[in-house]
Parts: sequence; structure tokens; C-alpha cells
Amino acid sequence: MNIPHFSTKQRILDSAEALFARHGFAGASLRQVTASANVNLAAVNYHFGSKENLINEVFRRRLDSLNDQRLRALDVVQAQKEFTLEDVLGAFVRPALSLSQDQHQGGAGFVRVLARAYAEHNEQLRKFLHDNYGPALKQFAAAFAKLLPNLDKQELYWRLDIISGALTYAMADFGMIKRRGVSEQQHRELSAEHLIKFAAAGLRTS
Amino acid sequence: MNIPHFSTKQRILDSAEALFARHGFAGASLRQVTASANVNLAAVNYHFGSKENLINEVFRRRLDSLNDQRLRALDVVQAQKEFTLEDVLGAFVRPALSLSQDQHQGGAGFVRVLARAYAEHNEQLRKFLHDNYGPALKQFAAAFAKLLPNLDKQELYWRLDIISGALTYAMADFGMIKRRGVSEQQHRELSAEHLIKFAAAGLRTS
DNA sequence: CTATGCTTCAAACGCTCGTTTGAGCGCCTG
DNA sequence: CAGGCGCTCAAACGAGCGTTTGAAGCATAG
Repeated sequence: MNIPHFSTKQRILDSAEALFARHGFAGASLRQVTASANVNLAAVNYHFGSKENLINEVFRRRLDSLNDQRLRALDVVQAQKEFTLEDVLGAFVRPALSLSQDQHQGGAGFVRVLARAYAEHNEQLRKFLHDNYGPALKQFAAAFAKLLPNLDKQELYWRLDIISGALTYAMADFGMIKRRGVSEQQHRELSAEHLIKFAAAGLRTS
Repeated sequence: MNIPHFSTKQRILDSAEALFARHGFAGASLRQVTASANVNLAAVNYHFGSKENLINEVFRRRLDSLNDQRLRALDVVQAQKEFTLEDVLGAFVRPALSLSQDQHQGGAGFVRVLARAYAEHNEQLRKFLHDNYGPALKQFAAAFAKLLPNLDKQELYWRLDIISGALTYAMADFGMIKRRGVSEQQHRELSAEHLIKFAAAGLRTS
């Protein structure tokens, strides 16, 4: 299963991501991680210094590119002479969902790690996420504000907050309702569609 | 801080709830719990048998009454000769949010534990939650279906799923956006208002 | 007063955790 | 070929984990 030509560092990151998603940061041990990655236990502390640093690197690897993609998508939208709420929402939602269905590069597990990060109250981790995720959110808030000039700014933040939460949960597929006859891929595509429609309606409500 | 006239069992449950909320189920140790509750370490295994059983009891204590309140509120709504989407949503949302602002009985911490339960992938815990939480959700789904006869059932489940995620998220106040000049209480009240409005708009979208 | 049964206690059990160590490996450079 | 360097390895460290134990406390019932 593990292709040996990938570097030790990368194999550790991949295994850590998958195990953090399944068992949480406290619940997944370095022994599990290194066993799954087929590397020596000491390799984690050699390459990352500590478990906490490993956790941060798991986030940095994905969040950097997610933020880039989101902001690039937002730029494309804003370059049009006219654009809708759905366009901006799409720029926010689709990169995240495409990451989540990127089986080849293993991004699928990361969205679950992300959802877990929301639940974990670890202040240090929350600061890390705020630093990486907050600035992008601010740009989106500005774009939404332009499209909804009559919406109070506090109110807008409220609604964006709710959307972020809904998106995170939908991405991680934490729903308790069983779905039949729908593939994982179709599931993701429908997710984007429904989330955008739902969020747009909620944002437009006066 | 700890009032000694409460029973050992109750003090353990209270402390466990608070610490599980802050540090997670794996992250909070029984030594932390018993120290915070001012009871002997062995008391947990004496009264609850195991840590896992303690976790289950933390949930049962709150979920039973939450389900009762939700279903009673739904009955009240359905007893009216006419009722709206907002009424049904209110029956679902308000008991949860009122639990979350019930400072006196300590329910405030439980909503964070609940959000954590979504994030934890523990199958045994998820089964427990499904058994306690699922049946109530089904009754609500039926009520929604009656109000939205043209909405495909699969589509309805999709949207309810999104709402549950958003609600959980909002309740636990996991948002990264700082709010100024708003008290915790006002925060909660606005939460219900916004969630209901938002969800109703999303559900009505065709 | 003694005996019974529930509760609490300090101490220890075996185990797993994150981290550290120092020897040893392979590979490039001089 | 010798030396240095990046990396991997098995082994051990102390600490903390959940759980178990058996004695001690302490009410109530006989």
C-alpha cells in the first residue's frame, strides 16, 4: 500500500493526516502514525521536532493551497463586470469541496481533520488556523458586503459564520442520515450545489 | 467552588462534562476529572465502571431531556391548526439553544461536548447518539415533509443535515469572528433568530 | 454494641504515551 | 579510499494513562 519512493517526511504527513482524521489529535499516537507510514518511531521527532509541530505541518500543507485557490477563484469572479452571490459562494465552497474529493493527493482526509480542528479547543491550534484562514475570510466578507449593501455588517458576519460551520460539517460528511445509491463523487458535487443554493437564500433574506 | 453537598456521581458528571468540552474525550484524563470534582480517582470506576461508560452517561443526562423538550415543542406546534416552517424550526432549535444558555444547571458546556461528538469518529459513541438523537430527528423530518410537499425526500434530508451541522456549530460558538458589544445571552437569542430565518429560507428554495 | 453494606481512600498494577539516545547505515565529496 | 553528513534504527527514559485492589470509614439495621 505504501509506495516506498515517497519521502519519509511525506509518508508521515499522509499517515498523520489520515489518523488524526479518524482518531483525533490526542487519540492518534505517534506509534500508530509511524507504523502506518512504515517509518521508525523516532523519525517524527527527527523531521518535525515534536508531535505538536507535526500537527501544524499537516495543516500548513493543505491550508496554504486551499487559501490560494479560494482567493484566485474570488479574483476570477471579481474580474467579471457582473457577478452574483452564488459566484462568490462558489469561489469559497468549491475549492474546499474539490480538495475533499481529491483522492489522488489524499486531501479527502484533511477536511475531517479540519472539522476536528473546529471542535478541538486547543488555543494554539486555533490561533494557527485563524492566522491562515482568517485573512481569506475577510476578503470574502468584503465581496459579500458589496453584493449585499443593505445588510448590516454584524448581520453579515453572523451569516457567514453559520455558512462556514455548515460547510465544514457538510464537507466532513458528519451527517447521521444514510444516503443510498449515491457515490462519494456525486455526494460531493451535490454538496456544492446545495450548499451554495442554501447559503445564497439565507444571505438574501432580509 | 465545588459545593460538597452534591453527590459524588453528580460532581463527577459535571466535571467530566466541562473537561470533555475543553480537552476532548481522549484529551481529558480521569485524574483531571476526579481532581476537579474533588473525589477519589477510583470513584469513577466504582460509580460508572469505566471511562467510556462515564462518557455515555454524560450524554444521556442531557440528551434525554433535550429530546423530550424538542418533541414536546413539536407537539405544541403541530397541535395548532396552522403552523409554519419557522415554527417547526423553532421547536428544533430553541430547546438546544436554551440548554446552551442554561448556566445554572451547567448545560452550557454540554453543547461543546455535543459538537465534539460530531467530530469524534468513535463508532460506539456515534451509535449511542444515533439511538438517542435519530428518532427525534425523524419526527421533525416528517413535520417538514408535510410543510414542503413538493420537496424531494432525499433533498429534504440533505437540507436538514446541513441545518443540523450549522446548528451544532452555532451552538458551540466555534466561530472565529469576534463579536463586540454583545453579551453571551444576546448572542444566544440572536442565534436562534438567525438560524431559523436562515434555515427557513434554505428549506424553501426550490 | 456488633454486624452489614455502601462508599471512599491511598497505593499499586501493567501499559502506552512522547521524547531522547547513541550506534549504525548508505551516499556523496574530496 | 577515507571522512563527513543526512538519515534510520532499536532501545530505553520518565511520565501519565485507565483500571484494580484491599483496607478503612461510616452510616444504618439487628
